[in-house]
Amino acid sequence: MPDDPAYLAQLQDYYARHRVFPPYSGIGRLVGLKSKSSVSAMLARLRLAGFLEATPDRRLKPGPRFFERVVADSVRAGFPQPADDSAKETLTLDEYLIENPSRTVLVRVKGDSMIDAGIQPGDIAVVQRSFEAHAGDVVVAIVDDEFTLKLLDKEDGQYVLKPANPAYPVIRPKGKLELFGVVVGMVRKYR
Amino acid sequence: MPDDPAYLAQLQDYYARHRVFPPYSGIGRLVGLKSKSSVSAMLARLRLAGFLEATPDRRLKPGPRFFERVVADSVRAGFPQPADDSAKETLTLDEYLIENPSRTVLVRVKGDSMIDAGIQPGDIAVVQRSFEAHAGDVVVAIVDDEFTLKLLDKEDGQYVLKPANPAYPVIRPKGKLELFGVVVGMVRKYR
DNA sequence: TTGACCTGGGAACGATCGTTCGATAGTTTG
DNA sequence: CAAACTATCGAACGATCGTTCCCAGGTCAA
Repeated sequence: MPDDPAYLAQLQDYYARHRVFPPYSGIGRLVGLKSKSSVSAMLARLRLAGFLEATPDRRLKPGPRFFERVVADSVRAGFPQPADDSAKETLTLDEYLIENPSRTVLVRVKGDSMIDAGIQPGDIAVVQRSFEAHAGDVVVAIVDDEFTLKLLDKEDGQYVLKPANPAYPVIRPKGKLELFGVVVGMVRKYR
Repeated sequence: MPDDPAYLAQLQDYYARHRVFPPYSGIGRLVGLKSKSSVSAMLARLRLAGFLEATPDRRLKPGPRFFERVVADSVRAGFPQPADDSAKETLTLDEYLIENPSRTVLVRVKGDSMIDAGIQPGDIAVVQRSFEAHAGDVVVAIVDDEFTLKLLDKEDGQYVLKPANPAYPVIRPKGKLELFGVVVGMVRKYR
């Protein structure tokens, strides 16, 4: 019985380390198959399942499902996906956060003016440009020639920029409010 | 005069599309070099510059500088890389956050016990299993058959789980502390 | 102008690749 | 129990790979 999930996991790890696939012989060594024909069969299976694809040059490349991750719910103590194929929610982080790649920019957060909104210095904000902003959105505005991350709100029909930190003042733009984009996601890396 | 930056940009584009490199002949077609020897020379230069490396199998792989990406800094008002859109989409968030795919699980956060650490309900924690935890890490522990997200700390040589919210009590495990994994990243989506 | 130097093209070569074809062992089906 | 199927192995094969060497054309300094 072939253990394709384990093979796939090995491949994913190797790819994460090197950003490239090894040759068939290397894959064999990696996953514990001694024959290239076994590797070939295994890869064909993964290809059918959508984990792998081929480039125009007929080279191996990661398929759409290659980067999927399992989302575990915090309520169940059942450990992650032993054989639980049924209610398995998967997603790739890219697709989850970035809907419009060409208009999406990452901005590293400076300062703690949004700390009460769970946005800390060093975090990376996923910013979508030319996106209609509404009151309640976190936005990247341009104030005094600098990017600034604030909560967009409305006071007396006038847009204002509110920090999420009592130590900072509310910004009431004099002229036109210049928006760079809307924050659609947030990413933080520990360690 | 060789136009290495342009060559590199082409390579990065191709890689962003396929997550894999073409063979030398394909690279030649891609960047406009008609001879594999020229390609070889060009790649050697890029290798020296740190954009490319070799795998243990002596295959081409992206080097540390290959994914260099202008993360817009909040200090400058100069808009991010207007002309050079090509090298922009190379770094994916998956690659940024997930180092070890087979041991990484996503866990959706429930409750506000970590709110002061900037972790809100609905956020998705990137959890790496079987990863040595130290005091100061945010960890996913198993308490009463449920996942729980807490800050790992040490009191009198004993590990304890501290919430980041004064409304919750510190958890001092009676027996052995059961850890599910260490939180290495955090993702949030707005709207 | 000459000659060293650099860059890209072309051809040849051995190494390595991925495919293919049986054979084998273990499991499932009838 | 026999037959069919599956997953693997091992060997052989042509295709393709990346390297290497040499040459053509251009540039720059002497």
